[in-house]
Amino acid sequence: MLQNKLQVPRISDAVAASLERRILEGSLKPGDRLPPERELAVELGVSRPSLREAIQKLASKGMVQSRQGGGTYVTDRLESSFFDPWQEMMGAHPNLREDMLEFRRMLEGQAAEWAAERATDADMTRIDQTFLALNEAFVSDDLDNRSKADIAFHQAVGEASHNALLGHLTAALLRLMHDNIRLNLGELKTLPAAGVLLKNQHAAIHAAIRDRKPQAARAAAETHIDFVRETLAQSLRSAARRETAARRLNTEFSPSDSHTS
Amino acid sequence: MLQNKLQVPRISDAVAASLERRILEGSLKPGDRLPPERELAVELGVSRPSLREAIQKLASKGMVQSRQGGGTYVTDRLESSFFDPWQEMMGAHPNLREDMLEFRRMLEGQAAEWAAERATDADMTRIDQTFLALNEAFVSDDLDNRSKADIAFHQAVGEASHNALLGHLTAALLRLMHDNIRLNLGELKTLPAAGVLLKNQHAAIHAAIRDRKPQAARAAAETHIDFVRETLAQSLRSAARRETAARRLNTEFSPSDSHTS
DNA sequence: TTGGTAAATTGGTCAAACCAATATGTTGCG
DNA sequence: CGCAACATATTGGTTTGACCAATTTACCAA
Repeated sequence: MLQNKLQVPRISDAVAASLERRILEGSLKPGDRLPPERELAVELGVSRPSLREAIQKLASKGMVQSRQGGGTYVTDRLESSFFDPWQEMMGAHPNLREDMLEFRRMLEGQAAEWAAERATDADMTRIDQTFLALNEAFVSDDLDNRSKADIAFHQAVGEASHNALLGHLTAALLRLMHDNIRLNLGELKTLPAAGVLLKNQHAAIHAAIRDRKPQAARAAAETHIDFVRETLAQSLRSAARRETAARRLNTEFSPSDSHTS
Repeated sequence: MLQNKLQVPRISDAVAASLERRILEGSLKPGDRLPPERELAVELGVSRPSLREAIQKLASKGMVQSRQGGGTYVTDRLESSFFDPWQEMMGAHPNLREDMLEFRRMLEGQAAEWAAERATDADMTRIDQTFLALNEAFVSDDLDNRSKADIAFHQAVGEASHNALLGHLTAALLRLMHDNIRLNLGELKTLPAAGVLLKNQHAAIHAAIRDRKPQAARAAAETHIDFVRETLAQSLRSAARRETAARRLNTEFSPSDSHTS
């Protein structure tokens, strides 16, 4: 009924592909400036709006960046996050973060509950191992390792729930969130005392699963997420405060905005 | 020297973000058709070229798809990216179906609970509409319409939960399952009496949400899934029986087909 | 040399028009 | 009455031309 017919090729797509090819071939290197739109349009034999649509496509992929009056520059596409669709969503719509944490609360609570009910000996061993590794990683300051260990632990729990979707989704969401946090917030160093609390929470989850106490496991997992959620919110608030403070400092040179709070 | 300066906001970016938000919020659902560019441009108060640039951005992200003369339609890269791989899995490993139903039990239970708590008047209206449509569709024998109405109802509930992930996932899973069922099982005609039961279950969910009874809504949703799960299992068992019987008949003609390479 | 201002450059936006593919309604034939 | 063929309207695709705003560049004066 709908998009069954084959698509008519769009000029903007062809142009975008052409430019993309030039970038990938290396004839347009990162940092290079594209010819002015008017010139480039003539050179490519298309109208300026068509060229602009193509440029917007590339810009949305993060391959180029335009500045009014300045020009259009090729960016280093390795720096931009060209990952999951959700990844960009999270960046663009921070309110999704709250949705995701709420969702994770349900997900990990259920995973812990089922894991406590269903984990085999092999699952248990794996959970033990990842739990120990997590504790080790927490004493170091290597945030990358901490992330990996964290993901591994939760994934082990998720897989011990013996539900394929639950396992994959917990892992995927956790990975997504870690990437996103590291990306948007830089680090979580703002919470120095949180480490020991997190450790205790993980220990509670681990213990409840090992002792085959489903409800306790669910409660522990939910408490864990609640804590992460609250901590993250605080951290984001303080980051926002720092940013406004910095902005205030910058504008201090032009003394018109008095009445600071 | 280059992109340090802060960017001037582009209209096309704002428009793209606006449309993207509508899609994520669910007011523009996958398969929906956008208003014509000329209308939409007026509605948003921008020129058509600007709107087009925004649409191209979304198109390059795979969120919309345009056909000359046909219109612009919302795709859903989020759902497909999460579950395209799952589609094949389901075919290859039927035991995943059980996992999925178990997962859906949790998902839809939570969705119903939150919907009962959080649904706005608009959500309620939509749930009412889809519920009525579902009842109408059930009297007919058009299985495709029944599927669509079923999906629409559950999706309305999922979106009324006001959690983007939950909304998209319920819809995606339901769609996945319906495709899969229709694919693997042909039809569900094996359950003639199930119709009225399903109808009652949907009515229970609908009533609980309308009456703002979260726990009742969750229970009703879980009961619904339990019934579907049980019915489906029965239906599969009988199908398997038919198949073995048929196989037995077939092999009767050529006895001893064993070990040939 | 330094500083600022004017001009040129360049991306951003808009308007109007036309083309081409699609969708829709209508007519006429069987 | 049903259906196919055609005519019309709708809708995305493209172009032209113009103007605005931010940036860069050139130039001139102190």
